[in-house]
Amino acid sequence: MIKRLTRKFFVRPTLEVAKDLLGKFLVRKYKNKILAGKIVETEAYIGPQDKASHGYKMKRTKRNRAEYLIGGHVYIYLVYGMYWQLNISTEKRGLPRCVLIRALEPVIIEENQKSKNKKLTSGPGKLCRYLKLDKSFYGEDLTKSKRIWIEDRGIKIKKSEIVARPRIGIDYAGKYWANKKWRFYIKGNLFVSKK
DNA sequence: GTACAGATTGAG
DNA sequence: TCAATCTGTACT
Repeated sequence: MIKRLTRKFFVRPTLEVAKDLLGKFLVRKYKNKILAGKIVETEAYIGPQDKASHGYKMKRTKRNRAEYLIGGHVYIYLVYGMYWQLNISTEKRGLPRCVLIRALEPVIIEENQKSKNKKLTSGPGKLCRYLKLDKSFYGEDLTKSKRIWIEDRGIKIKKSEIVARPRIGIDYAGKYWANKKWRFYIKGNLFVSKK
């Protein structure tokens, strides 16, 4: 059973969406080919109270406006001048909340190639490069787009398989927010980003 | 206008 | 351990 995730899936509490995205498939159509990967690691950013969120205190800039869209839209931006970060907006319009996709497990894959493919998608910057994502996807609607969407292929991740840990690279937000366990990944999965 | 640092990565 | 290199923000 394969079905595309609808608006309803994304318009729910951000922490639930972040956990439920584990085991779903991110699908990208590129030059008539399908690139897909199972989502194995996510992080939740919950503005306006979350100090690590770009929408802290409802801050709005040209770059982060997509974070305020209703759940199911792409919020993609450049960090460190070279890497794209793929986020998906959540909840209702006007709230700066989103889920960062941190790692995928590529679908293609012969078993003996696993170690080689690992470095393709085991990090937020790498998976965007792998899926050929860039600014042209800014604000794309995942429930309607013909070139990127998310599918439920019937895989169910048990609660006992989900690990919750502090988010990565946000020490600037202070101990309180940096220690929140809003990073989720599938226990034991090889493609989860390192650290 | 200038200075600075960030939701990262890979090389040394 | 550090450089690569773009963008928003906080200054001058």
